[in-house]
This record gives sequence, C-alpha cells and structure tokens, in this order.
Amino acid sequence: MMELTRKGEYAIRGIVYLAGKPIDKVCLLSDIAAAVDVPPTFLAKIFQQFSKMGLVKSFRGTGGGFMLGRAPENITLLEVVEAVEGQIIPNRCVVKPSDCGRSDYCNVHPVWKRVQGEVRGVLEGVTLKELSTGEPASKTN
Amino acid sequence: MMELTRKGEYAIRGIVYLAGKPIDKVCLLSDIAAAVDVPPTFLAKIFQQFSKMGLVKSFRGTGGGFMLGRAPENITLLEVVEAVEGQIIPNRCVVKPSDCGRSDYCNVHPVWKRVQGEVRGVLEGVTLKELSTGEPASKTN
DNA sequence: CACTAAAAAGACACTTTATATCCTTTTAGG
DNA sequence: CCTAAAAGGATATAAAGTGTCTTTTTAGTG
Ligand code: SF4
Ligand code: SF4
Repeated sequence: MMELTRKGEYAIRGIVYLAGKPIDKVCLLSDIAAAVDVPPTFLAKIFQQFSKMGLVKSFRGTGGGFMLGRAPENITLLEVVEAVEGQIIPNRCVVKPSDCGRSDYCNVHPVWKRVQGEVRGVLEGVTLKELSTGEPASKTN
Repeated sequence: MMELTRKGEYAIRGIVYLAGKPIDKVCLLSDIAAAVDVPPTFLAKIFQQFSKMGLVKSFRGTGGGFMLGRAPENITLLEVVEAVEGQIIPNRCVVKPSDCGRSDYCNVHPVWKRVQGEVRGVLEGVTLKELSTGEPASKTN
C-alpha cells in the first residue's frame, strides 16, 4: 500500500533533473524525458501541471522549453509530490471526517492524522537542491 | 496519494471490534459486519485472510464465528494493515532497488526508505488494545 | 444419520484509477 | 510564413479496487 504512482515518480525525476541545471537554463522536454527515462508524452502532462503551479516556468515556440520556477533550495519534495498526486491522505477520514460517522469516537482516526503528519514532515524536509546535489541541507550556514 | 483502501479500512474496523470483546467470545461474521457497517461478503474475505495469518481464529458450523487470535495488546495496527494491504511501500524501489537502475546514486531513494520507516513506526506503536479501549498503552506498568 | 448453521473457496461483474498515446491548437522566433 | 515547441483535449488499454454470488467444507444437534 501507499505506493507512489508512476506519474509521481516521473514527476520527481523530471524536476530533480531541472534542479541540477543552472537555474536559468531552458531545457527541452524531449531532452529531459530522455535523460530521466520517462515517456515524453507523459512527462509533458506532468510538466503542464508543474507549470500551472509555478514549480516550473515554460516557454513555447522555438528555443522554448522548461526551467525551474524557483530556486531549488526553496522547493520541497512535498510540494512536488502533492502537485501531481494531490494531498497525502492515509485515510479519507483525515480530510473528510464527516464522511465516516464514527470519526467522533474513533481511536484509529488520530493515528492516520499522525501518519499524515510524519510523511509530510519527511517530504517537507527535503529540497530539490539536496536531491540534485546529494548534499544534505546545510541549515547552519 | 497513499490512501488506505476500503478493504484496509474495513479490516481494521472488524478486528478492532473483536478486540473490544472478551478474548474468547466467538462472534458471528454477520454481527460484526452489521456492527461496523461493512458489507458482510466483503468482510468475509478479509477475515479469511486474517484467519490464515492467525490474527483471528475461526470456527465453522453451528455456533461458529470468529475470535481474536492473540491478546489485543499483542497485535499492532501495522500487522493488521500489512495483513490485508501488503507491505507498506512508498515507492517500488524501496522493495526492489534493482528495478530502477538509478537506485545506486539516486538521492530520492533514501527518502522513501525513511518514509516507510516512519509510517511503520507509527502503526507499530499502536495496538488493538489501545484502539478498542481508547486508552494509550501504559508501558510503564 | 439427516439437517442446519456457519465459514472457506472460487468465480464473476462492475467501477475507478493508472498509464500512456495521439491529434489539434496556441505561442513564439527567425 | 514557416518551423519549433509547449498546451490542451480526447481517447485507449491495463490494472486495481470493490463487491456479489454460488458451491463446498466443516461442525454441531436432534
Ligand atoms: S472508522 Fe475511524 S479510521 Fe475509519 S474512516 Fe472512520 S474515523 Fe477514519
Ligand atoms: S529514481 Fe530513485 S526514487 Fe525513483 S525509483 Fe529509482 S531509486 Fe527510487
């Protein structure tokens, strides 16, 4: 259970690739797709989502392509994942307790809340910068 | 993403119900299903799985039914969830790194490992006892 | 023993989500 | 105007999720 979809996996690969390039370098979708081994048409859809959310900037026409929307140290893995997969929801009652009817007294409910928090915490603690360079965030600098 | 399936949700409801009964009380599937509001035929399949893994004991024929396989304080939520949903796998490379080819140098890979660990940790820290009584485990007693 | 209660097993049907491709349209440069 | 490239939309296929139905096995009971 809890498996990331291909879409999510591809999304990460694609944007981490961008994060490894100079911030203002415009990359062709076809190049990115080839580099990270993802079906180009599929990656196109993903990057369209990214583009709408400002995670990447896109340019059309000759000389067009994609570049990162913000500095890679300011984009967390959580943002990337949620951009394409939606919110992280271990159980539906986490987002809509009213759906269940048992949520008032249910002892399992808070556990899912906790799971959600933990997962979000981990993903939020990782930036594209770290993912592209392999270096842990140097928070004390 | 990461949503528990209905099956998983139903499984938990069903077994937590059992955990709230005296350990040697035999409950009818139909009663359990009605009590926790789950389609009886579906719950049957789930309890068959539980039975094979020893999480519940089953008795056939007249006077038959189900009871918990072990003391509720010795069954963790992790066990229950993994019994019906399989392992908790945030990304497939967590369980089969060889599938990816990039796993050797991939910086995202360890993040999924960490996510897996956190989720398992949370679920492992919760027992059926706590879930049925609402009381946190009193480890210091 | 025959009858009945109850779970086990297996097959099946339907829905939803995931995965991917294709075609057309828009935008921008040369 | 022609070409490069992304955006948008429709569609196709496969896989997973959700649930039902029927038949079989097991066990108690008069
Ligand atoms: S029973 Fe509890 S855990 Fe399950 S959906 Fe309802 S509130 Fe959530
Ligand atoms: S690229 Fe990294 S995170 Fe993605 S599947 Fe491969 S090893 Fe795992």
